[in-house]
Amino acid sequence: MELGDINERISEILLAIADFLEMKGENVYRIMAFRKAARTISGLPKRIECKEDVITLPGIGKVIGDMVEEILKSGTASLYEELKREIPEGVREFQQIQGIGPKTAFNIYKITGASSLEELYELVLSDRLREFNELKGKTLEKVYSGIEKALEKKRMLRLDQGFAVYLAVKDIFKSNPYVKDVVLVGGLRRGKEVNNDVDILVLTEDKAKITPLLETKIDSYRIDIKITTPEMFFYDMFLYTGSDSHTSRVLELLGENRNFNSEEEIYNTLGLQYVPPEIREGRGEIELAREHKLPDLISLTDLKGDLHTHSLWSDGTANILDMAISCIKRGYKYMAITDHSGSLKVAGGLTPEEIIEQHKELEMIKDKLNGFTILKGIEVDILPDGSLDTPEEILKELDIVIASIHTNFKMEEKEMTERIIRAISNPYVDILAHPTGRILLEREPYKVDIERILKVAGERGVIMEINSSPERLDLNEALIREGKRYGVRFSINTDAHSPLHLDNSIYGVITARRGWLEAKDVVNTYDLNDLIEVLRR
DNA sequence: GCCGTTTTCGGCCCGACTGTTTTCAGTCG
Repeated sequence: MELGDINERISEILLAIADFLEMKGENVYRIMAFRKAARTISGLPKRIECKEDVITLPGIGKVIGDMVEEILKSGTASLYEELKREIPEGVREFQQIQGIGPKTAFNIYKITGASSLEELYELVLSDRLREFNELKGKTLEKVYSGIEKALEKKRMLRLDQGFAVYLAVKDIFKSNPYVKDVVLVGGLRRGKEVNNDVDILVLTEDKAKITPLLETKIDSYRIDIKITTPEMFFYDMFLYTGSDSHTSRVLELLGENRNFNSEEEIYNTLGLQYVPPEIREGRGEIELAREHKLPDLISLTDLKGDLHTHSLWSDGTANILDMAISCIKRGYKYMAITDHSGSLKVAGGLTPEEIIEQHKELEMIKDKLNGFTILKGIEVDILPDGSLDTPEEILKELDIVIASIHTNFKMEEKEMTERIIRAISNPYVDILAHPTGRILLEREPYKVDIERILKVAGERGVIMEINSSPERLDLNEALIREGKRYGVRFSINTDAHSPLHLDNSIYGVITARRGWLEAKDVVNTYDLNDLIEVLRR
């Protein structure tokens, strides 16, 4: 079984077409058009049912509109099928190897005939890859040094992928009458940012009857199904959820009893406060639970707004009003629209003139919002010397300024640290976004003395972002805890580029919980007036 | 492939870095 609804299926086909066309050296703007359409479709808040649902969207015209219709009818697109006959799907995965792009990926296929990462890995393991004379030098080195990481990336699950797999498995199991319950356990239940498998606990009174289900496959991810009985259910839930160091400490205290009516009861029996899954890591939580002094962890419903969002003005896929409507539907009271600034040309960054134009649009839609507030913001780029790429006379007109790094990642630590400190010392900067720049399973954080940044942020009252994109989760849990010690305040933002991305806030909340944060530590749990108070320090 | 306040063609999205580079192609962000 494969994951994903029809929107994702359409989006995936368009992305594949773009990749194939790129390998073949097609017109770059045609390729970009497919990618843009794919992004727009994957970010739509509602399921596509007909061509008319997409044809009015920006960046989708007749050709892609017809293609969507074809996919809705037949499940695939003829152009996609045609390209797949020429280039096997698996060749796209070669690009997961660091430094291998579309041209080299296609070339490797043409030279070796390998049509998947696994086949290519076979050639590496047996060292036969060196026998192809056309492959040499750095390209060969990159394949040898990068392929294992690429394979690992394919197996590992980010939070979004893990939850999607869990829900798919749950659906399958729940349709069996002998299955009484299906719950998530393991690292994923604790909210770990990446996991090598999905641990699922299945409750049944008749194990034999569900044996065929144990063969369930979702893509090529590892699924670990554990079976339990009604008597052992809560004990097993507890047993399979916590980290070893957490669980073993509780077990020492617990004795022989295995029959509980809830996880809470397990902790309470021992005189401990209930420990939420996200902090069952053996980092001092048991001691605090004994004193009943665990933090009152933030929850999703505490959020009152999103302070980092994009629109069509830069590289978002929806207009401001649609983003706002999605926020209102979530029950938010406010959002900040923070499109990219001018120097970030790839993302269509806004010039000062465009920023002023954007504010006119905000004025115009104000009346349609029923008291919902859109803060005038920007995600301003931090230049290599730590200055900001937008003039201060513009910044001072804004309600909120987010600063972040998108270029020149490869600086030395000292330089990078100075760069960021200069940026957050600018009196107009409210928030530092995705403070370490990492992309999970893709890109390491840039070299930076993050402790120093956190310290300065704590002193100066600069808010640190917890970027909720499941690909970033930046800051991570460890740095959140560190920041809290320095008195830092946080903001859980989605960095949404589409309405659907607003749902990613759950991953930020989970990460904040793992960092022991309470609602008061997070500024976008505040009422609007209190938030503005914090911003205008 | 998409788009349109120079509207059915011609422009769109750019700069830094690297290496089978020496005037360019490929990759990355």
